[in-house]
Amino acid sequence: MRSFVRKRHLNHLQVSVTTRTQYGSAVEEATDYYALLLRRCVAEKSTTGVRIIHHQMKESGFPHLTLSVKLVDAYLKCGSINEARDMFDEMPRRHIVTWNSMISAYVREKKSEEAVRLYRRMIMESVAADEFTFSSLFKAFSHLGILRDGRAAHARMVMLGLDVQNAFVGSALVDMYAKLGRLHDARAVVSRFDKKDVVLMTALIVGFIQSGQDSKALEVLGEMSSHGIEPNEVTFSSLLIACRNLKHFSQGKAIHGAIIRRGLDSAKESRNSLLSMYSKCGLINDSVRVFRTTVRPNVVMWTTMITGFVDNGLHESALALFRDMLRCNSSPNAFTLSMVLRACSSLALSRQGRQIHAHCSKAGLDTNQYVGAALVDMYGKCGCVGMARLTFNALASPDLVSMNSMINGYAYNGFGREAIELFNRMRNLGFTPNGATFTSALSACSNAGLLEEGRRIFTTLESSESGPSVTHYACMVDLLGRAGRLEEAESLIAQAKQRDVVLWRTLLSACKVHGDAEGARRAAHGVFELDAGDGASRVLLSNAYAFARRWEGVIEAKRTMRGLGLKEAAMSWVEVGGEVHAPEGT
DNA sequence: CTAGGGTTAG
Repeated sequence: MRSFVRKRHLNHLQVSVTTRTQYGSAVEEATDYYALLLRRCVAEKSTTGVRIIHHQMKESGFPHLTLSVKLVDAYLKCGSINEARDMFDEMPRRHIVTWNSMISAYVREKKSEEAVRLYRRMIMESVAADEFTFSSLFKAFSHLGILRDGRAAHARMVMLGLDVQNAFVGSALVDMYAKLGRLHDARAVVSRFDKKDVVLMTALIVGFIQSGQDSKALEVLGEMSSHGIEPNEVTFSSLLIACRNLKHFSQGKAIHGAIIRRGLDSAKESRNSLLSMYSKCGLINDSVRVFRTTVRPNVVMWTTMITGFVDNGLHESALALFRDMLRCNSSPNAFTLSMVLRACSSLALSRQGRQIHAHCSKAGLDTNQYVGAALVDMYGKCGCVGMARLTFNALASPDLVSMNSMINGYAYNGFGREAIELFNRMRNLGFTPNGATFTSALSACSNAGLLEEGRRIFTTLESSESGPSVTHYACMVDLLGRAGRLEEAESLIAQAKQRDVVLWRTLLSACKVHGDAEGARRAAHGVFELDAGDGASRVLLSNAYAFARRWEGVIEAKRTMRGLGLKEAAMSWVEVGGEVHAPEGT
């Protein structure tokens, strides 16, 4: 075994170190030996090896500071952050590098609070932080979303007289300010920088994208060329994301060209951005072309392509590609599975959905928050409420989206009471319903005829932060309409701030159901006023007049149609009280 | 011996 070989080496080494130190010489040489072995442990990711060296160093009474630094680093590189920390805490004296190693490791491991805690301890123990410390620290504040402390750290760094032109510090600062939404400060850092480089500028681009200012991100490209800074594959990849968000495919194609010209098109990440850009712009064939020319697609690339098919309504292709992916022995991740499940939802394919559920369980991802929600949604849309419930109950800590999926699953399948029950329980658990939640809850009331419950929910919605959207008004009009509260529904439409034909159409069908001819005529007018150019809305109007048996109105409507050259519409048959009549003048 | 920007999802 490898570890046996290593142990023998170490025993041999121990002898040599103790004898040599006995003579009071060659300490440095011993350090070099240890360092050599540590490098080997790191290469093999052997925490055990590091532990043995750590132990022997202590046994041999050989507490060398440089070696301690290397040991902590070796623990970290083997992924044993806790053991590194134990050693860190035991050390009587600590080199600044060790502080920095620990802090950066915590940031890497997304344990930024601990990184900040160590920074505070540095201040308390009067240890002078350096540029390395701050470049990690800014990232920590950006993760934690604490602007105040990030700013304070920035000030402190300047106060300590550290190099503000350090490239690493600069990009970390830009990144921090940008990710905390302070694009103005990020800009200021960039403009104060004497030797701007590609990373600094890319950080700014990414910052703009993440705060939703995609066109500003694209403008940075011009700024770069005026400073003579060459974009690289990371820059291009980010710019493509901006193009995708803006659905600016001509710009995206131009960037694709630039990537090819510079020979940067083999980078997986820029290919993924490229693929995603084309898909989101509806250019699925271009996506497929990029995908097909990729030698060994990684999971992300498979997933992006599958997502592209789903986004473009090609659900069967998405499922077929998923099968290809499995055939190529590529393991789907949570992103892949939630996307494939969405394809099943759209196609209402419960058999395939169940098979994919098995994949999720096999990968241990069936309780992942994205996958879990997608599973609940899939079962709901496939009409398997029982399975939806089982999957939902299996989630350790259901989040808002999975609850929405469950509520929607109930509503969709006519379990109004259960939907409302979950809606109420969710609020008691302290969740704030979002727009989707209200839509599901209101449609549940509508399907189950729960008028009063729906009214209560709508009142809650009105006092919520975002307020009711058109969809919510439509649900409510539907609910009131089905309950025969036609006048109330009509006044609700008047009350809605947004004008939308959907509202009038919903009212119109309710009026027809309840035989309210005058109401139907007014609703048809509502549609007509918002959609006057549309021949179909004129037909609707003439039908509504016919329904109300106001023939002069029908004739008037038909005449206007003819006048507008809408021959087909004018000649269309008229629906009167469910019966169809020949058009005027035939 | 420690530090910077990027890919897919509800």
